[in-house]
Amino acid sequence: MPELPEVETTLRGVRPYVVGQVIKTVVVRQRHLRVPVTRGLESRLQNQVVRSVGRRAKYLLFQFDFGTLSVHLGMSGRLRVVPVDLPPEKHDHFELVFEHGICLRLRDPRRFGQVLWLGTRPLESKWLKHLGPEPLDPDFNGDYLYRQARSRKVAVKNFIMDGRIVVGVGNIYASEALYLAGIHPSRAAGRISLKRYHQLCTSIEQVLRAAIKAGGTTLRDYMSIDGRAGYFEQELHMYGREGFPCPHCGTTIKRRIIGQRSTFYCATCQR
DNA sequence: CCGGCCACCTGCGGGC
DNA sequence: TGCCCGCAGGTGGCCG
Repeated sequence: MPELPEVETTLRGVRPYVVGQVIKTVVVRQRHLRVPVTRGLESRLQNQVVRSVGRRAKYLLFQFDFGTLSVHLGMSGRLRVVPVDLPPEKHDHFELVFEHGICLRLRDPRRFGQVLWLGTRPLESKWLKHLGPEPLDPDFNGDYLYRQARSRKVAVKNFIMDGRIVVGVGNIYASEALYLAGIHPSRAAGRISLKRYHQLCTSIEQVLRAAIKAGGTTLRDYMSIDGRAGYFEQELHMYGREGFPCPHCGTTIKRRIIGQRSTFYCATCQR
């Protein structure tokens, strides 16, 4: 579900409600997410203060005095701020209940999410240590991508979706960025020029910034934190548009499976 | 090291 | 109506 813009939207929505607040209780209704929820969170977090909320890749990081809790939304997770007396519904697996009467509730029908205690050095944990640069950071640039791509035979779409190369480019924005850069998604990563990698970098930044500004993309079940829908879906050029004309040249948009995921592209504009 | 594939899980829409 | 199929935004792990 959520790609980076949705996670960023969630982060910004949640932050003002939880930073500086004291946890009264932790509720785990379903421990069996893709990775089992860390045991003992209930006692570890009771009476603790959320000092800050951040993000690394698509992992939300809640910092406490003695460590960091990470929450990953997987494919179908949503994190919402609700009044403590709002009854939980099906798939409401986890929540932080605060003393000031609100609660941070995780709903995740497919249970691909994660709720993990990462200790005092979260960036060195097995979940975060291998991750590449953030796509909106200055050290992510065309030179870097080009260097990483040397002698790589993977399709460029798989390449930019590999978190060891760069984080935060999910299935929707991979198709969008490659369209904006005019690069065919199945082209081998090692057979793209430096110049085109500069363009791809710019396109990735551009599409992610625009999506964050719009509050993320809404497909089926994503709503931003206060319940309003994201508005980026109407700005998608390729994703989910098989059979429609390319907005640039009119060629019929194609869909094919690359890396086991649906991929949308214009065979005329993308080479 | 690299590329390819699988698994984890529920829900929804379309076709018959 | 109801069943079956294919589809869905992520990512760690395994195999050759």
